[in-house]
Amino acid sequence: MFKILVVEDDRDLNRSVCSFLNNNGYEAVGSLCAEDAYDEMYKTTFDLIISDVMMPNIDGFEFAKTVRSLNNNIPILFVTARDDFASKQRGFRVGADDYMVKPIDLDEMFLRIGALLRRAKIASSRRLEIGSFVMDADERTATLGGEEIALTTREFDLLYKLLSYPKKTFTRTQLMDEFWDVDTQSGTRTVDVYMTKLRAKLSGCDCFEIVTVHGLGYKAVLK
Amino acid sequence: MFKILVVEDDRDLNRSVCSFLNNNGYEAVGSLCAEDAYDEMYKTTFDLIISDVMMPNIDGFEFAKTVRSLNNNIPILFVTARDDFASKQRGFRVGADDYMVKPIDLDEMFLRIGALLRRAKIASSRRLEIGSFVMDADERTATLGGEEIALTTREFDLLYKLLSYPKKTFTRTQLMDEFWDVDTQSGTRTVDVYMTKLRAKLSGCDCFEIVTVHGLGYKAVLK
DNA sequence: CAAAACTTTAACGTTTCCTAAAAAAGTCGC
DNA sequence: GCGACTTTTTTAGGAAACGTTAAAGTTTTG
Repeated sequence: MFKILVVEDDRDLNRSVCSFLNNNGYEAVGSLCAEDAYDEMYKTTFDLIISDVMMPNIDGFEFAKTVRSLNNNIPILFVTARDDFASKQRGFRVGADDYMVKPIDLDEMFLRIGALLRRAKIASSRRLEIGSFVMDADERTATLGGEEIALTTREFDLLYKLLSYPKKTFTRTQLMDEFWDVDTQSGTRTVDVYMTKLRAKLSGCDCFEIVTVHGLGYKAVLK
Repeated sequence: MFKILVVEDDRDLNRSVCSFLNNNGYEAVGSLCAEDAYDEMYKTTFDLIISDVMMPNIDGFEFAKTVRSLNNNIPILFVTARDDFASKQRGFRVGADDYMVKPIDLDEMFLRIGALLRRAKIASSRRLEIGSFVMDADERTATLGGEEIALTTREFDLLYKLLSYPKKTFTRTQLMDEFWDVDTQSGTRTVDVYMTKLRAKLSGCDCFEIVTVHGLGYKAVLK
């Protein structure tokens, strides 16, 4: 689930954007001003920020500038009522990734969010298709040529992660940090057992392969 | 200098976009159809693609799809006369990063190109390219002309370090301090063994060379 | 509450990798 | 050109990492 921070001082617009996003597979949190947004960001790590430009006290430009100084990577989508060049120019200069003019077309915003997340190397699709192998994160199902392959939660999470970033190597610790309780006592070798199980269950799949990176961890390689 | 490929069948628009970009710090090449674009891409590596959607024979969607299957990273900016949702949706689905509706505001296009390049650069910052030799720190892979060269973790780390600072000499101690445990018992001669192995594995690569600095250590020299 | 499903540990065999050592080749100063 | 020193290459034993299995522990389900 991808977390989106919506910074917009217009209560109604804020609410409608958030509920739209929440109804479309994202987890949106609204802030009415930059100060609140900072607080939210302190509590949670967001995957994307949608920010109004004109806001009381700290405007969108200042807000984005501060965010950028802390996180160079998070995508920022500006929303503004003004359609003047100078404003856009300033927006992009402080590190915006996209810029939409009010009135907002929510469907288009949805598409742009998808593109931004993809570009930020955060897979935004809830569905994964590799040849005849399909994984659906909402249904939590995996099928190979139409036949369902039963995967446990752990197995599913691990495989989905690996396949979301093909060829990228993950250490056992990285994987456990993401899918196990923070205070788990389990040893990292547990991951190995899952890799064995996954390889066994996917022995009939020749679209990809789970490859061991000796001394580091595992990765999925498509072929 | 960033290279931009402009795919647009309207001769006048193509020319005006290209000359605008060329006057603004980019190196733009125009193609009048997808077929020509493929040829251009075969000759040159581009940093960004601007593509019209409606074109004779192969349309922008098909073109983008093919490009994406070959290069998952290059930013694609779609330009279209149609401002309907279905069209935008299709554009983003085939992997577009941004979408502009004609008539094009060249100044805004300039800003959007800047944002796309900035983001693409962030996303690919853990990559090293020396001629036909490519190292990817995320994938932990090294390829020479597309062929993968299997490197162990140590080998990879050492080579990546050397190539990150070409011509800079590293002493054995410097290298061991960085990649070996602080309390390792291994002798510094061990590094020599790795240099031998690396030279053997990279014997087919004439883009660079691992040079011994007698009495000091090693360095990578590009050629 | 018992059975089933899932998770984890532990053990052992296998593979891969690392590095000391030693010999061969190269470099440097005289 | 010679001796002293450094570097290259090869080898082989040992260490570390990995794969697999079975069984114990845990949670979920009926």
